[in-house]
Amino acid sequence: MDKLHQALYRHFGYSSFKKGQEDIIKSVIEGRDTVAMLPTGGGKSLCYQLPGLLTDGTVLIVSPLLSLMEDQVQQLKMRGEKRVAAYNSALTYQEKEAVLKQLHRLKFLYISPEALQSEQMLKRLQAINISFFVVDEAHCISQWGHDFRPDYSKLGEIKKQLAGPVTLALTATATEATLKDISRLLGLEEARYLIHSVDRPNIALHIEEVQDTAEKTKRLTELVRKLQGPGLVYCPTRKWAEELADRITEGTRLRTGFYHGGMEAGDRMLIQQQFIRNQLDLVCCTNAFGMGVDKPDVRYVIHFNLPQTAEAFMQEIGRAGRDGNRSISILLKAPGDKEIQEQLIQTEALSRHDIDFLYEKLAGVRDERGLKETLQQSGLTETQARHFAHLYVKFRHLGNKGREHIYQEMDFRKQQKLSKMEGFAHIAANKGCFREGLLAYFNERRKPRKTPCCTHCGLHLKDYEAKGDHPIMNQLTAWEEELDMIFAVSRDHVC
DNA sequence: CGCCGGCAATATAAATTGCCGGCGGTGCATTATT
Repeated sequence: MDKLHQALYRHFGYSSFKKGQEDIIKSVIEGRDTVAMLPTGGGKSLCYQLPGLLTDGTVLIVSPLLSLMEDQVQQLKMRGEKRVAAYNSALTYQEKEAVLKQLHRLKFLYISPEALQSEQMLKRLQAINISFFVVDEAHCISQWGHDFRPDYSKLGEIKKQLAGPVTLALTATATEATLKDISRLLGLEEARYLIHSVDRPNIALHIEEVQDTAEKTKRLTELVRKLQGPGLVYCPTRKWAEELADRITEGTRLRTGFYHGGMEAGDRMLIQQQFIRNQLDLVCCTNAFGMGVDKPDVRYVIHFNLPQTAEAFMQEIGRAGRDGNRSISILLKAPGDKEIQEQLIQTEALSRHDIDFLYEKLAGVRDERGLKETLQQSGLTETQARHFAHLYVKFRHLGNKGREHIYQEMDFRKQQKLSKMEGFAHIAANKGCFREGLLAYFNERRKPRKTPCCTHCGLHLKDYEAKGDHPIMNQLTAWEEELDMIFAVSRDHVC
């Protein structure tokens, strides 16, 4: 047994690596910047945790969600690793101070891209030894960094200011263009790429076309009644998520919840926990649901509408069948599906006219606060204001030329989003193999045909139907899981 | 674009119709005021 395997066994109790893990770990230990793609549930956190334990210094991990950081900190603590903390707005002033004081003693520090912008934090980080700079869910850099969460696009600058530690970008879903974007924004010119297929062969891909929304709703109820759960239904809006959950509750005996970003944090947590513990058969949700939901036995994912991109689609169906067992993705299509998505994209982008108007209002405004206030008073959405502010700060020193840059950048982002959306619509409309189309989008050639593959290659929905009274089965499972959890906890305490 | 809530008009009193305007997804972080 080599050193790495010994360490794996000693620290984590595993005797072998999952596919792809070892190459990633070796790469970062050798000091190479690495961009890695591992399938959902492929054990990404181990890829920086093990090297972290074998190297002096602190691992800095950028994470997109507070709840994700919380989970990771808990898990490490359960394993007996005390030198771990998260730094974000969920902390009180005192807690933040405590983390800053202890920084040099930490093995793992989880942080949001926003919190990483803090001067104070940056200064403290510059004073300690950082072993690895890790960006978890790195597709967020490309997906959110340009407009929604611009601090994601500043990570490259932060990395530079930290004297360029060895960097690891981890994701499960990215096209070649997205990987390039990640490298560019993080400044990883010499990076090694360790890419795993996005394909999930145990998830069958089904598409159904119906006439209109009414028929869709009816069909959805039929499907969830028959299918073996638990399952997820991705909905286009918050309202639809709630509405469909109501309809399903009325029309079936299934225990149904809904989940979206407009809910209280406590309610969101509750639904997620109930789903994980099999106290719910299905959840109707928006794209807010999923990141960090580590449930192995999701049997189906239904899309009530076209998702905005093929990447989003892969991410969302990827929440099914993590246990490797037979699962299904069902896409419900109807004419006019694109309109909601298209409009979301259209209304978010600012026109030349809007930008000129903002420039007029901003004449004479000097400081950061004035900028924010002015934008707030201009009737922009929060996202629009942030996107514009980001570009304005970046280009304002160029005067009128800077304004041209902003026109172009706004338009470019809009066009890119529209074309990604069209791209997926096109793949879904194709009469050939759906999987082949999807994989081609990710620059992959489809592997030898496995049945069942997709609607166009032949598949039987009957194979995915529930047998018997599964709600009772689920309660039993919940019981067993709870027992398992109790044992897992006590085991960890002993070790 | 398509949907929904709010409001006025209708036509005669409780409820429908129709028009207008706004909104729609993703999450960090809120350091200033009742």
